[in-house]
Amino acid sequence: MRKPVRRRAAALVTIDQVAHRAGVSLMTVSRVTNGHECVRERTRERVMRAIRELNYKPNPAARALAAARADRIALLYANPSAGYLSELLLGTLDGAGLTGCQLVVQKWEGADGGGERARARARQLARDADGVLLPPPLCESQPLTAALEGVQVPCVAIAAGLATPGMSCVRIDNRRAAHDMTTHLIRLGHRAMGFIKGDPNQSASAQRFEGFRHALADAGVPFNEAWVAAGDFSYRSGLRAAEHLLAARIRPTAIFASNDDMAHAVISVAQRRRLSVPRDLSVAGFDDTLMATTVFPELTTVRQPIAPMSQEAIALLLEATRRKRLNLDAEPEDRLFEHELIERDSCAPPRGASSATS
Amino acid sequence: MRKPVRRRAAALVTIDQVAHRAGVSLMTVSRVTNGHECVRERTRERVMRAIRELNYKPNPAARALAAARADRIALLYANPSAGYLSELLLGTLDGAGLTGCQLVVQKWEGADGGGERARARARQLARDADGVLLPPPLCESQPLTAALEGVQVPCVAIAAGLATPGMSCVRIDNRRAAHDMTTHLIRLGHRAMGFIKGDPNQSASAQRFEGFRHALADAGVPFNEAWVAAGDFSYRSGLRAAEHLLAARIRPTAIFASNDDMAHAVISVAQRRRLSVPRDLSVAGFDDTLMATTVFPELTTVRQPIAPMSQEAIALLLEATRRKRLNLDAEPEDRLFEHELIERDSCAPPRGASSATS
DNA sequence: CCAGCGGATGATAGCGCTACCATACGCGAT
DNA sequence: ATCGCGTATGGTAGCGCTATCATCCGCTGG
Repeated sequence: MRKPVRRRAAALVTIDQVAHRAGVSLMTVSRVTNGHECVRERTRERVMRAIRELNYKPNPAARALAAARADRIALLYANPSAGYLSELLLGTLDGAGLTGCQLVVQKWEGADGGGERARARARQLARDADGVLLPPPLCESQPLTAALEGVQVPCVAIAAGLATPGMSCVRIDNRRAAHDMTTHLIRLGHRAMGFIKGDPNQSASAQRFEGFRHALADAGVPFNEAWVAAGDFSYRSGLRAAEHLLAARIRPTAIFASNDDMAHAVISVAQRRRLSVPRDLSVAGFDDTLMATTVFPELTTVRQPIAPMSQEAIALLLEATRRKRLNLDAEPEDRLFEHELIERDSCAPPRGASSATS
Repeated sequence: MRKPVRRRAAALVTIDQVAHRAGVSLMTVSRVTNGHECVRERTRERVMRAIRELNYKPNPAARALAAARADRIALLYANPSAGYLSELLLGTLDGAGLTGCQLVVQKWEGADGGGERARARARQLARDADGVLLPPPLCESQPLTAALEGVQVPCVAIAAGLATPGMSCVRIDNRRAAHDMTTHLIRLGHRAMGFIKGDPNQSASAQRFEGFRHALADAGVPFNEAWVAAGDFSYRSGLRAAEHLLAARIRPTAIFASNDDMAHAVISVAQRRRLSVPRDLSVAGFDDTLMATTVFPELTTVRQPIAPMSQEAIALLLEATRRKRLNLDAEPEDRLFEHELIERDSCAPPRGASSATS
């Protein structure tokens, strides 16, 4: 006969400890952590309290083993600015690590391939992952969302401009963020302000432009159509837009670009024209990607808290997949996060103006 | 009494099937897959064959559960070009997914913080991860490698210029790659060729420059010191270098930049000077990051197979951690991968030259 | 010839959790 | 009262693997 052996240092809290503390069986605890329904409200609360008190975290490996299934979520991307993609990757990776789920990253190309191809890909995706994270511009691609809906994969849109109907969404208030940045520029003393729009197919673009216009109106600063240029979030489009803006008869003293890539382009063009940033021209961006601190001067921009947003998106997705497994229907959520104005070196009061700080 | 219940569809190959086929106990199989030493060579081979024949893949969840430890590897980065970082992230994520290990990504800043701070961070890192992946420029940062050595964490350098002594390394032959690209440009008919160097602190820079010079020499094309500009892999440095090169009395007809970021900068400067790429100036990059296809015209560049390289690096790291656990010493490996010349639109024969294709 | 030893292999008990079934407990219908 | 039925909870057998110990075997030295 052999005496039993403890294999673990028992450092971690396990499900039976929680069960014991809550005075229930470990199955009940399992049901609670998995969101099963057949648990009385009072019991559930007792268990939840025990979980909190012991700071219990289910062991993902054990879960995966017992349930023969790991939580796998896919992050789709398309046509990304490298800066934005790495930001997103970093954020979701973090969030995935925290929840112990696995992240599968895939490029999604060919919303053009016709509905059939999209549907085939979506079917494959449904096999590979339990849920899908959709950053822009994918969250607003009709063929994709339709195909995904077709195969019943839960989705969460991340950083969309507006909540997509029928899909959970994690985002900031783009309109207000643009409003804040514009107001900041006005406070610095700017009156002649240029704006570069984003991709017209993304709702965030319109939101940001609206925020800009309203801030102008709110401050009584005249709006000049000639100082608005079209763009599509790409560096290249920013180049064109900046040339257009800086060739105007009366040049704006500040340019607010709808993302960092285009702001970068503005700086390039300005420097080529021997304009000093920020002395002769202030430049503001949006997103606070890695690039914002790579360029010189470093970009004043709006920061989206991508990491917390990703975490929330993942949590939402996990919740949705769970509900789906139990055949409960989930109604979409729309979570708003706070943006942050990051002041760096690319913005200053206009030449000869005394800054009018409030 | 209750009759036993099969819980799994038994779709996957498990360790006992392998054991049965090899005619050994499942423990022996486990020993083989974990690289333990006390297995006779003949037995090991029998087991390996069974593994191959059944295409057995150990279940990472079960492993993690039984061994009370998941394979966690850290990817450190610093001061990255966004393009390069996302490329790396995508590659390692892929590799990690394949081996079922977890990826922890951390920014490493402050090799400047003095040795003590670095050592403290390294200690923390040793707790968080079993091994560390070191992309450039970190793999050549003395304080870091020393600190890591101090806490005995296995490391693998990825995409370094030269093998770091005492550390495994996965890379391409930078010298040969640069040689190939230069030869390609010469074949197109270029004789006046500019070069932008990379960060002098990274061995890849010297390698690439050497490849450039030797290709010139091999083809009997004269080397002109005036057409070489310093850079540090950043877009900004590329801008400066390009201005310098394009302001020369006799302009080069082609510029080979040591990475894509700087090549991008060359294109920007060229366009600002009303030079058409590739008609008036050919531009070549290195790395084939996302950016290469984002700019216009798309970049002719050298592709490092980052994804396979990352996989190999992870495999090497996992092997090293295993050996470390068993107190075996591992000798560093140096794995070379094949690069690939990617021809896109930024290079063409020089004006008025009849291309001399071999 | 046998004790003693070390290397190779096997048997078994977990690892922490969930799937599956069993059980307990109302509560309205008969 | 009895039965049936549905809801809340418990018991237990795995999930696929590794740690630990037991066993077996061939060899050396006394």
